[in-house]
Amino acid sequence: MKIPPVKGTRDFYPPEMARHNWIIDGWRKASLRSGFEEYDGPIFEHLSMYQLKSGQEIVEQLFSLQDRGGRDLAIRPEITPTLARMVNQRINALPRPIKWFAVPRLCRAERPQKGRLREFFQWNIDIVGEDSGQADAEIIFTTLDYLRMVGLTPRDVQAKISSRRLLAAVLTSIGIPAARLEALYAVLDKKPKLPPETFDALLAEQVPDTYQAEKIRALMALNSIEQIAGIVEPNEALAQAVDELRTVLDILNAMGMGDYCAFDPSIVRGLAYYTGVVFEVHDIAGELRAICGGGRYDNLLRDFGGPPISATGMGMGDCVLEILLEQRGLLDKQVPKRELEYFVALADPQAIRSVYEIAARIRSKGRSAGFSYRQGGLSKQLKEAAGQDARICVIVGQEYRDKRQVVLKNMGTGEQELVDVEQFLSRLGS
RNA sequence: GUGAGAGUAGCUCAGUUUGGAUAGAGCAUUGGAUUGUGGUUCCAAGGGUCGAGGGUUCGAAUCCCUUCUCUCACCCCA
Repeated sequence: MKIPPVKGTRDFYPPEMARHNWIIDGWRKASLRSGFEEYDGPIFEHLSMYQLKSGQEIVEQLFSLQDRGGRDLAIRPEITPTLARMVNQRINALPRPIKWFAVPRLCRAERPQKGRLREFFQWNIDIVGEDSGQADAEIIFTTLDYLRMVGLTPRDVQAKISSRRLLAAVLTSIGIPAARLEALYAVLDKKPKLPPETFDALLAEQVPDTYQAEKIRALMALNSIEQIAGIVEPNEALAQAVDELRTVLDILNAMGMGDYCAFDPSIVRGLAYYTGVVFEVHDIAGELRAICGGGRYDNLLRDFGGPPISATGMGMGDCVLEILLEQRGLLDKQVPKRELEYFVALADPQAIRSVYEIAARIRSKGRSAGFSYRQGGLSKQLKEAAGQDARICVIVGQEYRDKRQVVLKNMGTGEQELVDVEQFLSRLGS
């Protein structure tokens, strides 16, 4: 009986594993060079941890299980609650700011489609305990630093940045009641995906007042925060929100990321826990779903039973990223090829023991070495070596028995040299 | 949960319109040409429940019904 793979999962055969590892290595490098430390938690948690701050729909998209003690558990669909739990547990002992990153494997029982699977990896970076826009700018910088490092340019991707505080301040000042903001956010969030008439119709449902609706349309059309003054009267809350966002954009400019960044008021982000700066990175063509998203969530630690400490972060899944990198031809030329440094070939059937010995001694020097498990001519062995992408073949033949010499054949150039085996091995270093 | 499309070799596909004999090709794999020199080339081999079940028929990959799976889009997107 054949057992199929589970829906929405991937098998990583060696070529896919090489790509995957290259992506994750890049995430780690970008994190570490911006001063983030790696952490991780368990792959399952108490179900109640995800019920705490999430809606019913989201709980239905969890893979949940009961352990033998009857405890309700769930495979993690995100790592931010785990981060909140871990930070809260040691909040008084951790030096701040807390800059942590993780590359968790996550599961969500959603319907799979392009760029979205049921099991995936997600790069997370978070800064806890820093209120200023410097932290938001660091998160966005680190994200863009990675994307730039793998070869994506401002012609490929753009960080669209906005602020929930700013949105709230504008909407409140034109007379939208605070209780209606949440529902309105959902409409604004959809704007880029909808034709203008459809958006207008949805907006009219939420905001029947044509004056207010007109103001909102004007707000959504802005592409610079300076233009906000032209839409609404200044006030304290608005000035603060504008100032915070301007700080973030200024820092990103100073760090050389200005070309990647744009103010975009249609960025709202789905879930309720965002409180301040929010951002998403999209492919310029807009063909794919968001590459990553993040923002400030100042209430989350408190909501998980900790003190009121601010936080800001970002999550980037591997699925959309890999599709984009493949599209741009950035994978094949950058993912390291499989490579075997030495292949020990046998040209003297009586010397098979020397092949084992030499291969083992090369390995003991920290270099990779292989040899053929089959009996066959030298021609066969070289073919096998080529198949394994060996760089150099060490040919053990008659000269070895006579004078302890082997032939080193460079498989790239075809050049050969006859060398003393002890000299060759000592050249390899410790 | 809703809608559309697709299932034939490990992969990419032809064959289905108009039913016909042992279901094909390229790539990949394995062996040989080649017992001290690889990549190229040439020859050969292995590999199939034509997604599954039922029906029509002398005869079904092909027509009909049911079902499963996958993909894409919608909903949602932490």
